[in-house]
Amino acid sequence: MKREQSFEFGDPSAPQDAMGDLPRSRLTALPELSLGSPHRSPRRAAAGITEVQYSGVGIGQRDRPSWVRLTYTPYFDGHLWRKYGQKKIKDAEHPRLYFRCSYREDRQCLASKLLQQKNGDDPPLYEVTYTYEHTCGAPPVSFPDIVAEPPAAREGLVLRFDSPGGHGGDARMQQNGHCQQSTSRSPFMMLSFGSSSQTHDHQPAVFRSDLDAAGSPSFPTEGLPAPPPANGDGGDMFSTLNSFAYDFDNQMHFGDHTYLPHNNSNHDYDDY
DNA sequence: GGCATTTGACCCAC
DNA sequence: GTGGGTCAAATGCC
Repeated sequence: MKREQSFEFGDPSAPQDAMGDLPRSRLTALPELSLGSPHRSPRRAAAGITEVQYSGVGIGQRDRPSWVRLTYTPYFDGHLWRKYGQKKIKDAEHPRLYFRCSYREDRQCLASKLLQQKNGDDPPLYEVTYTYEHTCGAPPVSFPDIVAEPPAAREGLVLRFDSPGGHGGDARMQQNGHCQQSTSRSPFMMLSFGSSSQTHDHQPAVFRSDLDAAGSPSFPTEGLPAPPPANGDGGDMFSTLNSFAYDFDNQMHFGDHTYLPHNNSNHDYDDY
C-alpha cells in the first residue's frame, strides 16, 4: 500500500482566519465560489482553476446538493478530506476518488467530494464534484508565504513556506517538475507539479523545514509543524496557496516572484 | 497501537 | 442487469 504523500502547512500561532486577513491581491490560487454559468478568467487560469461550479444536482448524484469544478489543483480547496474509496469508472481513463470531510464523525459534516482526472496533461485537469456544504465549521488554516528562490545547482526550485506566525519550511521541487510533500499522519493534501503518474513514480522530492521566518534553523529536516487547531479542537487544512500559481506558460509565480523553468514546453493550458 | 489508505464487496438508483 | 457510491476489513506507515 502506498500512502498518498501529503503535506501540511500550519502554524499553531497563526490566526485561524488567516486567509481572511490576507490581502486580496495575494489570493492568487484561492478558488472562489461563484454561481452561475461557468466562466474563467486569465487570473483564475493562472490559479489552476479553469471552470467554476454550477449549482443543482450534480452528476450521478441523487437529490443532493452538489457542484462541480474543473481545476488543476483538486487538493487545494481549503478543507480537510479523508479518502474513503476509489473506483474505476466505465469509459473513464482514470479512476474516480472519493473523499469525505475528515470531521464527518466528529461534527456530522456531510460534505464530500469526488475527484475525477479528466486528462493526462501536465498538469492534469481534474473534475471535482462537491456534495453538501461543510457543516463542520472548520475554518481554513493559515497560508504560508511562499518565496521562490533561484535553484541551486542540480537541486531544483526551492519553495520556502514561511507561515505568518514565524514557522516555516521549504519544499524543494525537482527541476523535472515534480513536487511532493509529506508528513506523517497529515490529512490528505498534496502539492503536485506534473502528472499524477510522475508524482508517484519517481524519487520523492526533498523537503526542508529547517528555516523559520527569520531564516534561522528551527525545525528538523523532516516533519513539519502540526496544523493549527480548528476552533481549538483539531486542525483544518488549507488547500489553496495564496501566493502561488502555476501558470500556463509554464511559469510559476510566488507572490511577486516569477520562476521560469529551464525547459519551457509552451503548453497551451488556456484552451480548457 | 493508532490511524489513514486500499480495495473488494455490497447496496441502490436507473 | 449495469454502473456508481459507500462500506468495511485488510494493509501499511508512523
